[in-house]
Amino acid sequence: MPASEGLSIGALARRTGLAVSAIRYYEAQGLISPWRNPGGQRRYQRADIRRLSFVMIAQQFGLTLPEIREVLAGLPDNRTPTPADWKKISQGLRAHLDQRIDTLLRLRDNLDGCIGCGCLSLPKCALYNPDDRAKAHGSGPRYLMGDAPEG
Amino acid sequence: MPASEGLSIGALARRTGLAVSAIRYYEAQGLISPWRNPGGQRRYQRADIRRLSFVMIAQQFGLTLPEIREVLAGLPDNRTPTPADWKKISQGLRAHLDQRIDTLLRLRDNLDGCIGCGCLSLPKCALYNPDDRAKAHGSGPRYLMGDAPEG
DNA sequence: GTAATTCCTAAACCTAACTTTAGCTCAAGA
DNA sequence: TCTTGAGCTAAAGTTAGGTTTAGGAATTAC
Repeated sequence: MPASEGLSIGALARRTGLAVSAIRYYEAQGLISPWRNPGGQRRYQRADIRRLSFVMIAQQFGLTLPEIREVLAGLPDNRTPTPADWKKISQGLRAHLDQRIDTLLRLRDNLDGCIGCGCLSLPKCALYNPDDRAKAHGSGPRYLMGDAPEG
Repeated sequence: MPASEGLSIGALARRTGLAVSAIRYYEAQGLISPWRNPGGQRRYQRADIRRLSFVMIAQQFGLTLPEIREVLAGLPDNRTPTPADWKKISQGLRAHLDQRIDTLLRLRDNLDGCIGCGCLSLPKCALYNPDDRAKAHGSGPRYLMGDAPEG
């Protein structure tokens, strides 16, 4: 057993499948907060395995790290989260997922319209919808189509 | 009217809503190929408006630029694409969209299972599925969970 | 007790998809 | 004609989400 109780970062990495560097990065982003042993090394609780697992799932669902941090803020910080706590924030994830699915379904309908007429007429297409944040990355403002009537 | 026929890059930018810099970038990525006027400036065809619109839509659907280039390769290069040509490649897009939607629906089912038991037990969750490439970016191997049984 | 691991920090590097900047040329209007 | 607005290229900067590297310090294994 280790000098001070708790998991080392390497052990946590093995348990979650994450790289050690990724775990440190998540800490820098405020997603996880280990304590330090007398020698200055990070020590984690067993509950942190679940916490990081949650992070990975949320990422699959397309949430950004800041968004995930928000969701995790719904957990109690004065005690180890219970299954009920996890259930609660997982339901928030579910809502997020539903929204993404709805968006894609709407895009699909719109695309069908475009395919139907063969004209690829943009104003009918989904791009007008400013709520569609399916666009993951890329920096700067890419304001979505003013018009492209093909004159 | 311009010295040599065709749209200037600025005009194309106005018609599509894209930034001039983005259009040049797409050219560097092989998504569009203007010709040059005697002064060395880019000139575009009207059909290029539609081409760029297609690029924007495909991006909304989550395709990367290399993937979009592949799809666009399905257009004829010896003549201006007809509505039928666009329809054909749009249907490829539709298949791609369907796949993304299926993936998310599957994720949702899995999440429901996790919420149901409240345990957030990872092996039951979606992350085991190596086909889920919903994960857009980030470099290097982030091998998805070996195990996290919370022992 | 010492060698081999593991961990630490800070800073640099990576990819995708662009934007910004610098310095210069082309084109269009009065 | 001359000025101003577009355009050109090449290179550097940006964001997200990490990884890699460098140079030490703490732990663990023998």
